[in-house]
Amino acid sequence: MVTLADVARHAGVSASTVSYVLSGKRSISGPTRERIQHSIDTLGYRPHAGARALASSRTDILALMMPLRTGLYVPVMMEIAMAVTTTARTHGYDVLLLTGEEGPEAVRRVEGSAVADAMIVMDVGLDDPRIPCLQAAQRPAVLIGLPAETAEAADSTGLDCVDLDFEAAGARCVDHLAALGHTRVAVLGEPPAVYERGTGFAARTLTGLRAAAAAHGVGLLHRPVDGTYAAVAAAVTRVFEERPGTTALVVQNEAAVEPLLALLRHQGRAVPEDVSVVAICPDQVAVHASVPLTAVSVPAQEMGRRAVERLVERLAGQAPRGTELIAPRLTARASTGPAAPALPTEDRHGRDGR
Amino acid sequence: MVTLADVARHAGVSASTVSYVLSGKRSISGPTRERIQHSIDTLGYRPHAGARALASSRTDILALMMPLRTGLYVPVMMEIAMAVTTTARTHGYDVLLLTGEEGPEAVRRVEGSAVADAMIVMDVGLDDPRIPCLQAAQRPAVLIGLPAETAEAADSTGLDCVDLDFEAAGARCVDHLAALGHTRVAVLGEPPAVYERGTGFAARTLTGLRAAAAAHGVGLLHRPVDGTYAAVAAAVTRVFEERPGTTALVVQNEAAVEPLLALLRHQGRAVPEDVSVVAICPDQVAVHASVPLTAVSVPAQEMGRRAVERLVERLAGQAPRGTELIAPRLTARASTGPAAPALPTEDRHGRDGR
DNA sequence: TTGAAAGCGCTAACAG
DNA sequence: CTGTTAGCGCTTTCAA
Repeated sequence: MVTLADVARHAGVSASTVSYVLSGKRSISGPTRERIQHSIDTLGYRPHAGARALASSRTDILALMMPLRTGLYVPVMMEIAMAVTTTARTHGYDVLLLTGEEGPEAVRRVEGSAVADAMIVMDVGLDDPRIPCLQAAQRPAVLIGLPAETAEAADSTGLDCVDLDFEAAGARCVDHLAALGHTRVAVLGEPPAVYERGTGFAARTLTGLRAAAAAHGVGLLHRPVDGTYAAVAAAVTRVFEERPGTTALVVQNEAAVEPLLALLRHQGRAVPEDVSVVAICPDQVAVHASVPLTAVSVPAQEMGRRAVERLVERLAGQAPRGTELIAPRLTARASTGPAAPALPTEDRHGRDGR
Repeated sequence: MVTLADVARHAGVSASTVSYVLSGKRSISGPTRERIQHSIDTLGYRPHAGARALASSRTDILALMMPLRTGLYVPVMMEIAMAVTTTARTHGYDVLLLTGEEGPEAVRRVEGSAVADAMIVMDVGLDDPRIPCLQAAQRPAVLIGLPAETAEAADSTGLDCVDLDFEAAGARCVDHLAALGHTRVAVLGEPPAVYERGTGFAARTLTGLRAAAAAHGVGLLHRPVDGTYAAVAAAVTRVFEERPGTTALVVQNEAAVEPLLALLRHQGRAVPEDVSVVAICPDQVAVHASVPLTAVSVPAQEMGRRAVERLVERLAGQAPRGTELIAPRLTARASTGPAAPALPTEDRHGRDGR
């Protein structure tokens, strides 16, 4: 193994000089720096991560706590994880992947054993047992998601948060539909488990949806659904029975998107002529759906990237702690159109829905 | 920060004794060990990862290289990743997540900077640039997947591999269908990009499918498809035009599963009465599909687990290097049945396919 | 602009 | 069964 001492010897300088050309923490004369750089290259030197961590008490590692609980849409998690690792690398950090199963213990381990310089925590619930540990920890942490139902409450926890502004996202959906003349809207939400767990984003979306509905005089129905065909079918059927005049749907449940479109097609309800659909989902899902969906995109990449950037800022100097909400962006595609009266019943079956 | 020296002082012993109760590498008297353990607990001591890595040249970290290339089904990757981290933890290892984008450079970094003790490499292609680095590396590595089209060729690379026996998996599908009397089978495969990249598993599956088809006198058609409704519709339509007598489909493409079922329903082809469907996919996909699918399961968890276990064995002592193929398991569900003659054409549209 | 030297916290001979 | 001690490879004062 090539050590810093080897490089120093090869270049005819002291170890500290080599260390300083690597860190750039003091000025080195041109010739010396070149000679050293040359030695580094020819010897193929790489600093030993452990030794560096011990001497500098920095690991250049970020921990990513990613629980995979029921009802979560895996591809979004993955997209965030990838954005995190990619962004981390551009800042010279590696990413340690921790599953949620270890819970608070993982937080203590990272802290106590100095395994990572900072942590990113995903899927935080209201009464998440990791939160106290995080607050007690010396290392910076940023949550992806809010541990509370409002941004103000989140700020009061003293934690650092990054998330989509789901409240505004919900409002944008209703705004869009109201502008098209829809007055009766149904919401197909996340699976019940997600709401029960107290994961803030679902509740915040609902708040935004309801506020906008009230403002526009729109009637709103909300049904949590599991992402299966059967569950979607049951919910949608019930919605149209209870409110036959429903002309628009908002879906916040990636797994339910395709089942929903298949069902509407099967029922002979054309999208968007008979019913408009707005989704809250990643752009990729919206674009590749069997009907390109008007949607507020969940900016998974941006969330992962921002989380890392904030952590890097905090590690560098005194970045302010607080909650950062990403403004929602609604893109109109083929799934929404002007409100139309409900179809006559006899025309509703056996139609070609494509 | 609490150090080993602090614990030693508190317990009235030397540092090495504390170190040895932690590692268990030499016998300690009952009373002493208890006194030390007590000090550890009351002081809340945790060994410093960096210091330990420096002194022992072991990091207790496994690197996981997980490229996310086009055409890959994300949930499977994620399931493997989770199995890897979970299994790793039970053996005392943490997992460093590396994206494929860094390619061979990441391998060199792990190696040179002693960032991890070993690596797990996913989605390996035939001419993967990481392979030479891996072979040159001093640290053990295991690939999830084969870097070649046959297990023998993979073994000759001197690398350690874990994978599903896709060749046998393909054969099992045809065996099952042949036993039900099907003689004309079509295969909907992975996206073209996957085949072009030389990812071995798709080719190996095809080999197995063809061999079994030849053995049973079954006619086989193979079509790579992208996981979109349009692509699936085009492929299936063509299949039935070219081979009207086709009574069974094999799908090896998770993203195509639901589009396929929706399409068949829409075309009025009942599953399994008119057409049988066998999938090669994770159990979860098969079980939750709108028609529960007869399938050879892709044992994502087992693959991740075995990869870690082999690495741990290799790190411990002299475990043999080689290729480990997991035997496929086919589970019969609701999507396959006896072969039936093709439907009369006039009866094929507007039916309720559910 | 460079060097010398003292650790960082832990492990593992070596000695008793 | 336990203690002493010499590093592991790097960073960072302190001196020049």
